[in-house]
Parts: sequence; structure tokens; C-alpha cells
Amino acid sequence: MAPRTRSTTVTRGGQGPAGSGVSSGSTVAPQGRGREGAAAEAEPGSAAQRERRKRILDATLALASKGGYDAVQMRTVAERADVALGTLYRYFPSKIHLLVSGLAREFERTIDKLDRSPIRGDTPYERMLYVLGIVTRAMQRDPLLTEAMTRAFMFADPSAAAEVNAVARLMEQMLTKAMHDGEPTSDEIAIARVIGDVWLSNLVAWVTRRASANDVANHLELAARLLLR
Amino acid sequence: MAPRTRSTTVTRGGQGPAGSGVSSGSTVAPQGRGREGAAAEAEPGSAAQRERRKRILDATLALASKGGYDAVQMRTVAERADVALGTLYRYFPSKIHLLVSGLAREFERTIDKLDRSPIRGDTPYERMLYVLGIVTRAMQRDPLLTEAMTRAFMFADPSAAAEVNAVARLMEQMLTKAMHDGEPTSDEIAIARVIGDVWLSNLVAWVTRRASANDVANHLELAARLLLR
DNA sequence: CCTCTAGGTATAACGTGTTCTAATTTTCTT
DNA sequence: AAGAAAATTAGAACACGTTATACCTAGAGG
Repeated sequence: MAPRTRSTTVTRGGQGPAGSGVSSGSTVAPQGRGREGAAAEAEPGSAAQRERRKRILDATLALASKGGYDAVQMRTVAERADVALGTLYRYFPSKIHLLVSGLAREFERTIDKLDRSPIRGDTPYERMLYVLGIVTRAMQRDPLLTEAMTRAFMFADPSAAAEVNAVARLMEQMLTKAMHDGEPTSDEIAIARVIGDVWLSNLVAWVTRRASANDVANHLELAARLLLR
Repeated sequence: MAPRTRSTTVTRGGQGPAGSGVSSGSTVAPQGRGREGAAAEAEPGSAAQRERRKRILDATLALASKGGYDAVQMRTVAERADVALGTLYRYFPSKIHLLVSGLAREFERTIDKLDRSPIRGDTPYERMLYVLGIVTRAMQRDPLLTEAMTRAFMFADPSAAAEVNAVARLMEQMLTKAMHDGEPTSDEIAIARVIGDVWLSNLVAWVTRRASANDVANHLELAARLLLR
């Protein structure tokens, strides 16, 4: 970190370049409507801008995947994405925004994938374990990417609240859907949230190497058992 | 952050100046033996060193309390504690170590306080709420300090695993004791851990202002209810 | 008392996130 | 197509965590 004079940055969701500076918008398709379609959708900005944005996130994830949080250096990202440093900052006002936005994109993809193949399991408990297994394996498959995104998510300050919130919503959505399709009851939402909390804490523990992948799996299973049986 | 060439730093718990560089030691009374007493205890280093260490932590907490994470600047801490920058780094090898060690000290104090006055409540559930209420209020009382320590804790990398672990142990200890005195069962330990996880996640949400103090209290209560009734 | 050394001090230097500036290019308006 | 506005670029500059250097000091061991 360094000059943190930004305290005043009015949140500002980082969509296309330079939002009007007002409230915010979430970098991420707010809900999860059907892919494409309804004229209403439309990601903002020109095609060139969407392209730039994509290149930036691609570069970010590639660097994170190869070297973790520290390897995601703003100058390097800019170079790899073939944009100027100033442009990078126009799209993502900080390294945290950048990484959390990348996390959101990954999450959306995971959810899309989950939407396409059915969740296996006869009981909510089993289905939950199934979903948790999927994400846990994804995490193990790319430890440095996980490290980078987890640390960014956890280190976020209020200026990135919108981005962080988007991720939190996606996670909640994924975990409620894990139990069963359709509208969840409020208790189920509460349970999903608790499991999400356990997951995050264990992610942090795994990132600091205080917990092995096995520990994480066990703790998640235990929590699910305590809550779902 | 900046030069992170330290990847090789052999963990190294930050006790007195310059540990031998081997394994580690936790900055914090490992378990929780009786206060003072057994000749075995004894914090390391000369009286002057213990004094310095204390001054450093005092300065850290004071700055954190007044301005949060960003206000804890290494140069400023050194100045306020009246030690040279190099000395500060000899005692605490990074800002993260410093803040997490400060958190550990605060936690120990809280636990000491809890040990001295009985935990109110007839059922584990009530007692848990009582304890959660205490920490939640402490957190609200000093938001910037909370922000500084939470973010440091969450951002920690493996080099600070020892310090982070010490805090995690203290927390678990506190929450198991909340349910009842004496040895907890393994299920109780699991429950305490889950509640701790919920607490941490909510702390993060509160720090980013995605959740109000009330939200935090509600989520904690809900989790406790789901797990303890 | 002298000396040797771990622990201090002061201070410069380096790296990386972030900000700022002056052009330049692209896009929009008319 | 001309002019204005918005984006983009290259690059300098700044802040703060961290590291490195050179010197000094106290106190343990002879």
C-alpha cells in the first residue's frame, strides 16, 4: 500500500472507465439473468473498452495464478494488458478493486458451470458437500490464484465495498442453491451464510498455511453437518 | 506492501529482538497458564527490551486507535516508541507482525478480564451471547483499532502464521470457555470454531461497512442459535 | 580496566502502489 | 468535416513498507 489519500473516493463501482463518480455499480452482472438477450443487459462502454477490461482481468488472473498476490503488480498488469498505467487505474481504482473484480468474474463462471450441470446429492447436506467439494478442489488446483484473491478480498477497505459485496452475494447465491433449487427460506439463507463464513475463514487459514486442504475440507464438512442435520 | 523478498523468512515468532531464527515462538503466552508464578514463564530479554517492546505495542495501538490501519506507519511507530526504525524491524519483522502481535496482546487482556468476572447465562447459548456481546461492544467502542487489527489479521501471509495462530487459539479458547467451564467436547470445539469463523467474517464485513454493528450482532446471534439449540 | 559483540541509532536507498501532468488519439456532436 | 469532449498514453513524481550501511554503546567476560 502507499498513498491512501483516497479515503474520500466515493465508492465508485468500477465498470467501464470513469463512472460518473456517483453512487456505484457493481463491476459484475448484479443478479444473473439469462446470458445475452434482453436489450436491457449490455455491458457498458464501447467494444474496445470491453476488450481492454477483459485484457486487464486476464492479465491479472494470469499473473496471480503464476505468482500470487505479490506478483500482481500494477505496472506489470498494465504492460501485459497493453494499456497505460493511468488507464488501468481508470478501470480499476486500486489493486484491491482489480483483484476482487477478477474474483467476481471467476465466481460467475463457476456459478454458470454449476448451473449447467446438476448438483448431485439426495439431501441438502449431501448437495452442500458436493458443491463445497467443487470449490475446494478449484482452490487447490490454483493455490496462488486463490491466495491472491483471498487476500485482496479480506484486505479490502470500504472503497471496494461494492465489489466485495458482489462477491459475497454470488457466494451466498451459490450456497443457497446448493441446498435445493427454488427460493430458500430465511433459515436456509442463514445457514448458507454461516457456511460461507466458515469457508472464508478457512480460506484465510489455508492461505497462511495454518490449515491444510484436508483441514479445510474437514472443517467445512463438520460445519455442514452441525447445521444441516 | 513493497519489497516482499522476505518469502524466505523462516517464520520466526517475534519475541524479544532477533530470535535465533529457528522455528518460532508465539509472541503470546502459548496457552494460558496461571498469571505470573512458575519460574518457567519469564518473558525473554532484558528489562530494557521488554520496555521497548511494550512502548512499541503501545504506540502501535494508539496510532491504530486514532487513525486505523493506514495511520500505523512504521516510521511513526518507531518515532512514537522512541526507537530507531531498524530496531522496530528487529522486534517485529513487518507491519503485519506488529499489528497481529498487538491484537494478541489485546486479546489476552480481554480473556484475563473474562477470567476475573463470571460469565452470565444459564445455558451455553445464553453464555455464548453474553461473551459475544462483550467482544462486539469492545469492537464498536474502538472502530479504527478494530479495523487496523482485523485487516492485518486477514492480510497476513505465511510468515506471520505463528502470530495469527496465537490469536486464533486465544479466540477459540475464549469461545469454548463461553459455553461452559472445563474441558470442551470435540463437538463443542467445532461449534466454537464455527462461531469464531462467523465472527471473523462479520468483522470483515463491518470493516468494509457492508454490515452495521446491528447486522453483526444479529448474524452472530443467529449462528449461535443454529448451533446451540 | 579493556575489549569484543549483540543490540541500537541515524539515515540513505529501493520497490511498488498511487497520483499527476502534458501530450496525443479517439469518439461524439453538430 | 471541424471542433469539443473524453480516453488513452508515456512518464515523472510521491508515499510508505522494507532493506541496507555505517557508526555507536552498553555490558559480559577476561
